[in-house]
Amino acid sequence: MDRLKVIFMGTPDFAVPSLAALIDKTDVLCVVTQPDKPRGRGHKLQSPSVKIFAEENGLRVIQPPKVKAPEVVDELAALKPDLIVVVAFGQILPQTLLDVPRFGCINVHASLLPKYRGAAPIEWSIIRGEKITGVTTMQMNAGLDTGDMLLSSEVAIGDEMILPELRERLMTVGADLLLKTLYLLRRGELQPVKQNDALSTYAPLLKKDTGLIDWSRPARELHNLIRGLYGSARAGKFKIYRSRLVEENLSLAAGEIKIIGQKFFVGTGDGSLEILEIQAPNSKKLNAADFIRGRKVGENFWTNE
RNA sequence: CGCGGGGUGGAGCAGUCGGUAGCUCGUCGGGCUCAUAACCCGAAGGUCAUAGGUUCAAGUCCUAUCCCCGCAA
Repeated sequence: MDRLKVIFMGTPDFAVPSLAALIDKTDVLCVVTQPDKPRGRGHKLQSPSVKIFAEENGLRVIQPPKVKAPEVVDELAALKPDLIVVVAFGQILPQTLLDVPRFGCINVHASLLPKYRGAAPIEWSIIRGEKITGVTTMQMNAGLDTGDMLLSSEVAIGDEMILPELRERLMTVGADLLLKTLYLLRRGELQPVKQNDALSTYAPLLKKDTGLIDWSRPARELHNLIRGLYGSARAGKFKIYRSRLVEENLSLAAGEIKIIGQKFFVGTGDGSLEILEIQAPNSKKLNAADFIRGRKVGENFWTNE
């Protein structure tokens, strides 16, 4: 069999393993990714991970601000792809583009659909305390992650698993599942399954205040929030990266801090948390022992400084 | 030319109006204690990012360079 002719669309790190897999098993005609944007310190333009990887592999890259623009659709159609694969691309594809490839468009989504449709499924699955998540491939339609499901693969979320770990795992699993999906596609053995909309949930884009820590919430809930955001959870001016649930009863009021030896404990609405990694403004992330050293951690800590 | 913080013994920090460096922890040695998230005694360890400059004298002021980091996107 001839190799499939594929157009790949994706942007961040998460999409790279899938692209790598496609390079290995198909003919990648072109890679579509988001435009470079001025990020980071200073002013500097920063290229998406997918662009960097694609160029390293000698692939043609285009970065349309809007793929839905007719001229972009025409340009892609002219390549006569058999399939378009979309992984964390960040733009909505118009129906005119979905109709271009003879096998349509396949998306790799980091959740077990129909749960956690949307932009931030990995984060939300941890924040919500899920024990199991996974990756699903689907035949894209015009809706937001509403296409028919093709294959899925489960991944367990450990109690202490943090966002980067889960993301890493899912991107690898996603790439494998993509290849499996293409294999069955070629053999005509895929059996698309409609999503049960009644069971669907959404994983909306994370907002600024999603990570605000309210110490009156239960320790378990805060722990999940901290794990799921890894760095975007904030208490006062501090970012909290890692925590641990404390079994013993330390009798701390919500937000009250207790330093024992080199350990950093905080009370919550229900139970206590040990802070393992924390970051002060203008400073880098530190483990609790380093953080406490040379710093007065005491009364009104969260609100002062 | 987006805004801002910082580079001081292994780690995290302090160092006021310039006068040759200090704290906490760690490390090593010794001691005390039924015990400890405890304590006591002692020791090692710093060209204060780099290069110039001002000065009787600079970590501390000036200039340039390198590196790191936070915010905002």
